[in-house]
Order: sequence, then C-alpha cells, then structure tokens
Amino acid sequence: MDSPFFATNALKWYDENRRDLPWRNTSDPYRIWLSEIILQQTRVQQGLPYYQRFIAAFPDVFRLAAAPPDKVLRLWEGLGYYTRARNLHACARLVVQNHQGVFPSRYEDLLRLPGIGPYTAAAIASMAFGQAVAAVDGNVYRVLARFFGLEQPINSPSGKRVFQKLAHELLDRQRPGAYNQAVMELGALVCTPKNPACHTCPVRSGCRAFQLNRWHKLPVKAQTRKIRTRYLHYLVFSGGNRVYMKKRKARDIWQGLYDFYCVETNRLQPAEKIVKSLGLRPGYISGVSPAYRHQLTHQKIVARFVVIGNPAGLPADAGLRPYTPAQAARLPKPVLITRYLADTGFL
DNA sequence: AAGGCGGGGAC
DNA sequence: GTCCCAGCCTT
Repeated sequence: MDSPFFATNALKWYDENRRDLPWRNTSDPYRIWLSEIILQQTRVQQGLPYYQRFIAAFPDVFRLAAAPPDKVLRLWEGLGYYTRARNLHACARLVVQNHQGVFPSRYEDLLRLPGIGPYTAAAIASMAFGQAVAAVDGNVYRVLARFFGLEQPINSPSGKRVFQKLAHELLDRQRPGAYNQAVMELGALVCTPKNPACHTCPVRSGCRAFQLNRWHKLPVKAQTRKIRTRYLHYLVFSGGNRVYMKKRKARDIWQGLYDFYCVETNRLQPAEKIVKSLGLRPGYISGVSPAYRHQLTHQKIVARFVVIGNPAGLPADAGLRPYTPAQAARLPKPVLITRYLADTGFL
C-alpha cells in the first residue's frame, strides 16, 4: 500500500475523530509550545490540568518569563521530569530577552532553545507555523513501524534516521501540523502499545502488522538490557596454607573459572546471617572483607568475602577442594577473585 | 551510545 | 513486578 493511502486516511480520520484539546484550538506558539513541553513523556490526561493551570497563571510568555522560578516549579509539582520546568522558564526568558517575546518560527531556530529537541521543534514549527517538518514521537514510531512492517529498532540512531526519513516523505505538505497530530492521535487512541483497536483503524487495510498479525512484535526496540546488581557472599574456607575453591558451572557468569563457596542474595547481608544460613556458628568467622565491585556487560557484581578459618564447617558436596597458593595462582579465576587473593596476600 | 530524569496507568 | 508515555540533556 502506498503512502498517499496512509496520509490521506489518517488525516481524514483525524478530522472526524480528534479529541478536543485546548492547544488544538489555537495557533498561539506560546500555548502550543507549553503543551508540547508538558506532554513530553506525559499522557494527555495527566498533563491537561497542568496546562490549564499554567495558562491561567501565565497567559503569555511575558508573564511566564517574569515569574519567579519557585512559582514555576510549584505549578509543576507532581508532573515529574522537573528539568522541563526549569528549561521552560529559561526558554521563556530567552524568548523575551532575545526575541522580543516572539517565538522563532523555523525548526532550526526552535531547536536551539532549552528544552526543545527534535520532536518538539518539529511539533511547534508545523503546528504553529505550518512548516513542513515531521514530528516523530513514540506514537509515530509505533504507527509507522506497524503500518509499514519496519523491523528497524526505534531506539538506535540508524533506526531513528529511517523513521525520520519515512515520516518526512509521508508528511502532508498542505497541512503538516494536522498530519503530524493525526499520526500521533492515531497512536494514542487506536494504535496503542497494547491491545490496539485495529477494528476501528482507518488504515488497517494497508497495515503490514495487521495483515501479518505482528502488531505485538512492533515496534522493535533494541535490548537495552538494564544492569542487574547481584550480591555474592563468598565464604572463603581456609587453613593450613590451603584455600578451598570450586569450579563454576555453566549457564552463569564466569563459566569454568574457579571461585569460593558462594551465597547469592538480593542485597548485601551481614556476614553472620550468611554463615548462620549454612548452619555454621558465627564464631567461625575470622574476617570479613569490604565490598568488592565488579562491572560486567549487563550485571554489576557486589561481592563480599567472609573468611572461615576453620574448614571443619566445610559444606559437603559443594565441590570445594583445597589448594596451595601456588596451585591457586595457576587456576583460572575471575579477576574479582584474583584481586581479593592478592589483597589478602594469599597469592 | 548510554544514563538520568518521574509520576501514573495498563497489565 | 514490567512496560510505556506528544523527549531532552549530559557525559
């Protein structure tokens, strides 16, 4: 299905189904700008009352610029991302001081203002000034990825360029502002992240994701696996110039490398608690190391070493075997373990 | 390229 | 609990 189908039907649907929102009944750049800042990463339902309060308190950019910073921040309370409020105020003052209170109309000039990035600059330029620039936000990524069946990740720079270029090609040159809002409105009301209302979608018949039943797979996001913090409590059984170590099994970090008996928990625990959990008396503890930290690709390791000077309490069947310093030095070990052994002087 | 920022709603 | 939301800024 070709692009005119998408743009035409999205625009038509928008004209008939759009929500009546206050910033859509004006061409005042100040109001459009304010709404866009408030709606960054924020749902309309949450942002709407804030918009009303800001307009009531600051009807124009001069009133906002003249306000004390605390008053602006107080009105922003509860909305989150408070840098937005500080940038909002800074931007207002900049517009008043450097532009005589008149918002710049070109995308490139808007982009220079604090708090205005590529999306917001395009939104203002198109909606307030009719400039033919595509505003690409999370909704647009989702709608385009689904309609065109695009598998490029939306959170990589290369993927972003693909969507930006496509959005620019699709843009309705006659009504860029309405078109941009049409696509976003479609994403907000119909083509939602979960349970999209495909049965009411104006462009369903041309939608690749709908045809292939792949809406739930799109858009693709590159796995930005978040860092997991793991807390390892090592029990270092030692005595007679020997230290007890074991080989790590597969399917976890440090496969095949050698370390000590390990208790993993959700958080750092007192050494006594760890020892007790093994049925050992706390009196066996002959030393506790500070926390060692180690950064892996997607994990942060926090390790603490509890020295058990009495090998009598050795857990059977843990695969632990005694090694002399010379032997231990030759074993392959995680650098964390090597560091610890070096710190204690065992190696 | 990655991380931080935030509260709320859906699931 | 997780994911996402009309993103931007800093490092």
